[in-house]
Amino acid sequence: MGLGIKKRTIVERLTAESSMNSGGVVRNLADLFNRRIESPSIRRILLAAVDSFSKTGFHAASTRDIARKAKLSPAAVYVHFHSKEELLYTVVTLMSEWVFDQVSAAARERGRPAERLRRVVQVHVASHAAMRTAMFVSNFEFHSLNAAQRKKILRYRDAIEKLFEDCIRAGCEDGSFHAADIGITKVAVVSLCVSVLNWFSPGGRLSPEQVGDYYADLVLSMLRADPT
Amino acid sequence: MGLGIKKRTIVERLTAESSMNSGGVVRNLADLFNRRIESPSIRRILLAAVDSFSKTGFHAASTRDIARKAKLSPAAVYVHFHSKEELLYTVVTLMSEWVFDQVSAAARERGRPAERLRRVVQVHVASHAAMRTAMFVSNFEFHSLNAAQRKKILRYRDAIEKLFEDCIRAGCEDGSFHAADIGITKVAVVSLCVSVLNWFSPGGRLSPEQVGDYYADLVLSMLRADPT
DNA sequence: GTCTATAGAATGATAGAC
DNA sequence: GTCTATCATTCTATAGAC
Repeated sequence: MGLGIKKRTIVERLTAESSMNSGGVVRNLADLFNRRIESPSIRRILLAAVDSFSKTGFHAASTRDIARKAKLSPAAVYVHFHSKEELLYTVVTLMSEWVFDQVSAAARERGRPAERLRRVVQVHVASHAAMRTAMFVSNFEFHSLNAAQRKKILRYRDAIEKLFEDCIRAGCEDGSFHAADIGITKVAVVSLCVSVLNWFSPGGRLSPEQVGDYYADLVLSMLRADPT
Repeated sequence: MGLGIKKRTIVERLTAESSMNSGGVVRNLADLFNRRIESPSIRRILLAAVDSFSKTGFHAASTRDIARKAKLSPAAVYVHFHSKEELLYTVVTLMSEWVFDQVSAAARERGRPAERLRRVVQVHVASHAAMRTAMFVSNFEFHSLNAAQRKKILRYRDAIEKLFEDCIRAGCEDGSFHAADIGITKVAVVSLCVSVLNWFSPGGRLSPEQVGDYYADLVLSMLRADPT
């Protein structure tokens, strides 16, 4: 026993969303981490990591800084995480799973293609805007993960793209949408939604939900959807 | 003489585009650098910097690596640049100026709002796709610049946004476009164009110009432009 | 699980010869 | 302008006490 047994990663010990103090929508990042991570120290480390990574980028962020923000010594971080890279991987996994769950739930509800695509775009954009800082890290520090980690995260991204594609394809087939090239249109729509990260500000004129609604209008126009 | 005189930066010694071996469109990154930088060593350093910054990000890229790619010793880099940061600033300045010139020329040509916006979107997207690697650095390592540098680069970005806004506003005023909120629509359109950096591949099915055309169609649909 | 102390490696930048 | 050699700093990660 013990020989060759590596310490398990945090990602492997994440709590299933439903089993904790859930009931209702996730209100913010701290709330999301509360639901999925039991240890308060680990939660503090992850919140500090999101803050540092978002402000300076992964490579410029130091584990000393993260430890200080989490009110721990630099060494304490390594009791919970094997490496700085695993810190990033944990953040990106948590956020990718969460966004996938949100969009997936929106896509499951029935309706005409225009109604379904509207919900998918609205939820995707609103999720990115509401969790702007952490989603920023999840998207723009993705390339700092190693190949195996990127591969796992790409499964979530691909699944989300597939949900968009299914809606777009259904609309093109029943004649309610018009797109010359579904593949390019799909990546354009998804990247448009993600690009809300580049300008959204929590103190701004519009709430995440309002921005989501506006983007849904833009996307339906883009597909020249029949007026409903 | 000499007291308090700081070495001039490369950006301050850039050659005006027209005065060198120009005549015709810029073909690629090496061509662009040839037109604006006289010293072959500095050109090699900048090409190496673009390569390193794009592969690992600014902070993870080492000056040793950049020097090696440029076939120089680590110390030689500092004969031409004060710091690693100035290397990045030079790259971002060159690319921001170039894109502004491209879009600006497209916006100067006369025409109805739909024709002008089509050209602006087409050129903006095609420029980003054609110079993907360097534009990637220019956009996604922008936050590693210092405050003064960011401020200077923002002048180009703001000017480009203004060109988009003018086209959109003109179309809304003559009734050929429909947008509920010009401000949000503008940032959505510009960030859609930039987001081509996230998926475009030089070896792919479509050329930069073809992607530009497709995006122009998408944007005009988005604005529910009258069929021309 | 948390701490203090530090090992070990890499980095940005400089000094000074040619 | 380019080189070799190196300084001074910073960083990730670990050792070992409690």
